[in-house]
Amino acid sequence: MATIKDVAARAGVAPSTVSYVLTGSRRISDRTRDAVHAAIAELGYHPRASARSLRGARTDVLVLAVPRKPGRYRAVDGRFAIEISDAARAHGYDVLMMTEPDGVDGLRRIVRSKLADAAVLMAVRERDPRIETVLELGFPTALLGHGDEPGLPWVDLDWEAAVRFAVRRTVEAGHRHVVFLASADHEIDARRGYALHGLRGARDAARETGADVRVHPSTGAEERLGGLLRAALTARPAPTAMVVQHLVLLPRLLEEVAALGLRVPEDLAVVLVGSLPDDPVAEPLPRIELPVCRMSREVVRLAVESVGAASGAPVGPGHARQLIAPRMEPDRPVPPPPTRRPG
Amino acid sequence: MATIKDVAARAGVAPSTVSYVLTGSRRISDRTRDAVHAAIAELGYHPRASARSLRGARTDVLVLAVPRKPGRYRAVDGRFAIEISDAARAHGYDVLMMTEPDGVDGLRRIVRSKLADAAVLMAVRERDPRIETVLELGFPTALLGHGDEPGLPWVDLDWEAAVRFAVRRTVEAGHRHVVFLASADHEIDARRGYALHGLRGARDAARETGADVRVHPSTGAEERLGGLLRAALTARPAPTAMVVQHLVLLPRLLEEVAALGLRVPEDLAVVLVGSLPDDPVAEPLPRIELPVCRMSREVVRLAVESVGAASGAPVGPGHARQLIAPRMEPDRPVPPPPTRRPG
DNA sequence: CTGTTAGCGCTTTCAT
DNA sequence: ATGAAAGCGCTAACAG
Repeated sequence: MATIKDVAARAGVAPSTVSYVLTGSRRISDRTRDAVHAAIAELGYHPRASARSLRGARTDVLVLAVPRKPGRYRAVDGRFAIEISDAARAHGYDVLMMTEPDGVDGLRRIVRSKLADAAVLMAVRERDPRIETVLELGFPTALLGHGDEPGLPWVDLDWEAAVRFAVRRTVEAGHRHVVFLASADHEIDARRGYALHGLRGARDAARETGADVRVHPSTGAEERLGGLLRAALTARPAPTAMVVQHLVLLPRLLEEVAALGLRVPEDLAVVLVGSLPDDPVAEPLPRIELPVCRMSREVVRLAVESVGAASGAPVGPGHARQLIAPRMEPDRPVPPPPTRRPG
Repeated sequence: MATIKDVAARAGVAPSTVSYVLTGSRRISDRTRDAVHAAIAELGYHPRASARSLRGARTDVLVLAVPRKPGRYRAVDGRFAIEISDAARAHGYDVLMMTEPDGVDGLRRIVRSKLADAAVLMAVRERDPRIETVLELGFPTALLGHGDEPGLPWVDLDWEAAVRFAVRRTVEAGHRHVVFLASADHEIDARRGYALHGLRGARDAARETGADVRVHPSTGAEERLGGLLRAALTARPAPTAMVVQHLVLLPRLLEEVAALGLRVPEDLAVVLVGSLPDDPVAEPLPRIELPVCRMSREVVRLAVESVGAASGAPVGPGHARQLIAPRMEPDRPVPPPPTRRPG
């Protein structure tokens, strides 16, 4: 395997000159540069990453902290992982996955072995222990999702506004009795930002609209979903709409609704908050999608900018927090409630 | 940041001794080892990955080649990515994602910069250009999926047997007219191994069982799915069962079936091949699941073993090919066809 | 059982 | 506009 010395010898220049041609950190005459490029092409030379990062300060790698409860897989995580990897390449970075169950240990290991220049933390929770870790290590980091932490740049869908918006649109469509199906219990217990913000949005919307908005906790246990839905949907006065943030079991949920004899949307309008783009289950329903691509691009940008900022001025808190405004898919308005009292 | 020299100084030994303690490649007295460990703990020392891999031959990183058509996301890819990352850690490896649209360029770049010790290629196709690339570069590689290539270890669900099995079980349940919905056209055009093997399985099953098995190409275009299904399900004599390998649009597919006035399973038995574990859409149906965890573990094992084998004996072709036998989920037998001729 | 030392391949002063 | 040389942090001969 060719090294920089081989290239130098072949081009009749010094190794340092080859390096300068590669990094562009010094002006080189056209003649020399051409000779070097020719030698590089002839030898099929490619600089070795480990030598670069041993010498320099950078690895051009981002570490992606994927949340991982063993045996539990969330579709959204895989999707973000791949989109983030894509986005990172656009900045010249590769992405290393960190899926250790204890994210703190995993991050420590990778940071301290200098395998990456910055981290992206997925599915951030309030009082997330990974945040303490990167702050303590002084490691450049951007967050996907946000809790209440200071000092780190983040990007998130404005879940509070999203749920508020979904509820408001539902009320505007004429619904007076609305069920809000919150994120799964275990997500709330884990203090995931999006789950907590969604809850707040529902409560705010109830106050703002004056409508009857019943906030229902949800469950990750498939077998309990049926009972939960029956209780929610058969309560009196009967709800005519359901705003759903708990999307993991959506297909099952729709089955249960059908089993209760309710047609969607004639008897019950179902509005989704935070569905994944191109999800065929979500597609026919009115919804606010999770802007996966945009969030991935933004969080990578923030992480990459933190790399530079780490050795210089701290990141300004202003533009480093991206709360993305929710947007209803325009082709799916919330259908009106059934007209029970004709005339 | 502490280096091996700092540790050595603090422990009152030579740097090499610290190295030997760390790598275990030389016997060290208990006293010395304890002193070194104490110094390591006090300084919070962690070896730098770039220095290690510059010096040694290994990076302890696997590169994962994720197939990526820009704008198209397959849920199975994200799932495998995360499971593979998990499995790799069990062998002491980290996983670097490679999502470049041109997998060949991306692999070249990563291999030649020595960022990884071995590759895992996802969603292998027949005559996959990435295979030629890793062979030409002499890079240790394991494949997820298989085409017709020689010389590289792989693991795959036996899709041919899986479809054959699903069809046979369907026929055994009493069905005489069965529709097989193949993978999407574009997957077949891309010569993905699983799509082609599935097709062969369907044809074999038709021959073996003597039943009327109608192989239907499928489509990735959501808007054409309805027409396709109508044609397939309203043909005479009417099919009473459908074996589905095209799962991306499964929810949509079930909606279309319902729209045709067919109840599942009373009017039409639906059997899935290759569904993802814990998919709530698939769960109520008889199915053969894709063993994601097992495949991930196996492909990582093969990749890791190739690292050693690269500098030594070639990988024996025997145990290096893992064709996983299909298994029906035991709790979901194929329901019988409707009894149209009572008596 | 431990220390000394060369060098992996690169970048970047310092020197011309 | 280019070279020479030091050294990033580590491992593995070689030498006691």
